[in-house]
Amino acid sequence: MPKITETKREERRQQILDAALRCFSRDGFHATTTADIVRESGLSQGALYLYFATKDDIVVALADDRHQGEVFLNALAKSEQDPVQGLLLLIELYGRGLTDQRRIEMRRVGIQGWAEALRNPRIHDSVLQGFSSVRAAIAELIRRGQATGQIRPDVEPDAAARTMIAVFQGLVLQLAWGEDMDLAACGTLIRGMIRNTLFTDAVRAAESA
Amino acid sequence: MPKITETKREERRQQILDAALRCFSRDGFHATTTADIVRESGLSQGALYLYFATKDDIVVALADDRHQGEVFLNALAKSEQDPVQGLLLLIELYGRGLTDQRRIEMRRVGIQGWAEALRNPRIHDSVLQGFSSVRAAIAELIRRGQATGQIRPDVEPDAAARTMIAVFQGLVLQLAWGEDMDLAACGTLIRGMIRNTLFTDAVRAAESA
Amino acid sequence: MPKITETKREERRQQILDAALRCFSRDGFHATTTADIVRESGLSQGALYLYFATKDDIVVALADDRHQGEVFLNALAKSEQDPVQGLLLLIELYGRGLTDQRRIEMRRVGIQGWAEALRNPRIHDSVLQGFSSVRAAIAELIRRGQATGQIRPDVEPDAAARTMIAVFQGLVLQLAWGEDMDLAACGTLIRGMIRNTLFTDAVRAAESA
Amino acid sequence: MPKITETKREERRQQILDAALRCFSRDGFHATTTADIVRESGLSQGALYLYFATKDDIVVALADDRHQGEVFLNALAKSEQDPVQGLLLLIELYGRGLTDQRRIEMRRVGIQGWAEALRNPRIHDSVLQGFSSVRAAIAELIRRGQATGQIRPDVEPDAAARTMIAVFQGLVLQLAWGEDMDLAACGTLIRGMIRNTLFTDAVRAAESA
DNA sequence: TATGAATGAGACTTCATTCAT
DNA sequence: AATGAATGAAGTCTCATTCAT
Repeated sequence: MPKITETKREERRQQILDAALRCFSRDGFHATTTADIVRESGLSQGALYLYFATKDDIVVALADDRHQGEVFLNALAKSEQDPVQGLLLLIELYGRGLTDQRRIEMRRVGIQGWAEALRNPRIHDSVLQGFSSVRAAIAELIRRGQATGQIRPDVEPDAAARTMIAVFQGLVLQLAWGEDMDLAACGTLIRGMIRNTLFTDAVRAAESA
Repeated sequence: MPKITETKREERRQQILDAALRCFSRDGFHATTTADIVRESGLSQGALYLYFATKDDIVVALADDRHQGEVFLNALAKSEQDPVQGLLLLIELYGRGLTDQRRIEMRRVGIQGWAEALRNPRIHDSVLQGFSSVRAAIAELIRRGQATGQIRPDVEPDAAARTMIAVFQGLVLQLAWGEDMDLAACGTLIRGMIRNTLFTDAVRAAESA
Repeated sequence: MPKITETKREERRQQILDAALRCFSRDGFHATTTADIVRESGLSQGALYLYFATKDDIVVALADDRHQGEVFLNALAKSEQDPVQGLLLLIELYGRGLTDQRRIEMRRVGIQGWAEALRNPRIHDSVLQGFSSVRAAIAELIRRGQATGQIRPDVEPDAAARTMIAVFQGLVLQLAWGEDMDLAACGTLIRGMIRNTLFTDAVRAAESA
Repeated sequence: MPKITETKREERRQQILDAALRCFSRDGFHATTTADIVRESGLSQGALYLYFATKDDIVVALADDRHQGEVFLNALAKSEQDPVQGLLLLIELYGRGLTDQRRIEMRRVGIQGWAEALRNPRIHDSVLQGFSSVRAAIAELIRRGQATGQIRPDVEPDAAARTMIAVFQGLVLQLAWGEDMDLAACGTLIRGMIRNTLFTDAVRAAESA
């Protein structure tokens, strides 16, 4: 029976992860020292190791945490009765996420995770798991749309899902670089691309109406 | 007055960069030690510092090197008389580059450069310079296409350019992660998106013919 | 006024010492952490410090504990009327102790104490006190034997005592190393050496009879 | 081709081992820090790791070094034509070694090696190898002595060798503890024991003559 | 120019001990 | 008395960079 409650424990853990997120966002995984995280979190050097066995575990925990949001969005989209509306909802939500100022740090760390995934197997697994769940959710929506005749049958669901995600990945990257871009115009363009390329003429006609 | 010829010097420099590329691709910038590069290059520890003042300079030099190819592609696309053909050529060339097995290491290092650009100003400048030149080249083609009436006037050239690049960035990333994907299907989809969304009906009709 | 009885307190203390003995035997003093002892004893980290002020005190307490057995053996030997029989009894008892499987851990820790005594004054005092008491007991027996004419007068009691103890120290060491040795043969040899070198011809003749 | 000669390299290595010996003798293996060794050796922290991969390697190297002398003594004893003279020579040499003031530190470290051998397999192997070679050399001398009729046939060579070594181990220990002992008396006693117990009457008679 | 040994600051992690509950 | 979370000093080892040869 732990002396501190599970809630308190989770709170401390989050405190460390928050501090780490800020540090990693600013300096990157490797240039961030455990001392930095300690300083940022207000805990002691030793306390860090009561919650995470190694610095690497903190990185992995952050990568794993990122899935939570994605899982939620996927579930939301899948719950839509109409697959086409589900797709548009997903685009809408991810697009809105792009501009959320509170997630700047998460996105910056996410990008570092992409790079880290190339050489750190644990990060690779974590990042790929998140990616795959989104890809599968989108592909599933597309398949359902094809079944209902709303989405063109010649569209390859998996390739389309990957391509859609790719656009967002690229935009996340460009935004993180501090590029001053017209996100609204990009959004319009992307929605146009999806409509023009995935949806059948009947759906497009109905939408215009 | 250097005792070795400029040619010889450039040769050594390249030898170091080649070794660094292999190391960085395998282990990342930070996990690669100068000793690793020395071992991989066959030079001596001291020799490294005759050609690069710091390890960071090697990273920057590699980032700068990456532009060479992009500059060439952009020039090629711009030299096309017909902007629509120029755009399609660019897509074709970049798409082909995706599958070039000889550039696996460069792409892996490139992704690390994306992340590094978030915190290292010199890398940021280098990466952004390359990115901006491509973006400008594409936007310019789009503007020319709008002038000739081949590309829809409501398309925002810069946003479109960014979005097109974003797709490729995302695909590069997914490929580097080792994903087994149907690149041909992605290519078809992307070309379809471009045609459906950027080109005017007249151009699309002419193409179909 | 302590809330727990003195008996209970002593019980806990012994519980810690037992755990420490197992840990020290396995890993040595220095590689054993207080956390190891806590884990092995089933107590809590804080409880340890209710019974011992420092880790060092545990080591010292274990060293002190070792004397108990020796004190008993010495007393037993001294109580013998016949010094020669006392000597032989001592050899017999110590020799039997060598093969006692229940004391493997004590012997291993004892050897570590020998080394620790070289640098830790408290251990030095503890170990030396135990050693000296045995040495004095043996020397005393020898002196008594010389007084009765059973032991050769040219034997130096203290040197003989040290030498006898030395043999056992060496054998303890070799045994602890896991050496597979013929202890019976060693015993025969040692008894032979004692007889041949310490005892007068009269005693030897009497024994043979 | 190393820049520094093999001689110079060996010199530095020895410089570190000498410093380590002093530190280990004074503070023990575990209480000695690499910083201590660095300070004592006059080298830099990094230099240490050019010659030894880990602190543990230094400990092992010191343990291994100890064999050199033993190998020499064994060879010397074996080269004796007369096994009995060989045995007495060995006792003489080891006994003299006991009082060599220059080897105080080596003996102190050696004792720590005994303890360390109980838990560190590399040290165990190193220490046991040294021990075994001496034991084998003595047992071989005894066997040769039995073949020539100089040593009693009922003596178990291996047990006798172990017992002889045991005496020296115990005396080394007692000396290291700082005990003020009459080594000459011990020597006389030991020689007496060997003569009285191992040698046949013929040999003893010849010696007395 | 070229070598590679040397440097030393600093990183991660452990652990004896304390203290609020 | 008892708990176990918290502390922070200290230890081992790495590595970018320098410098004598």
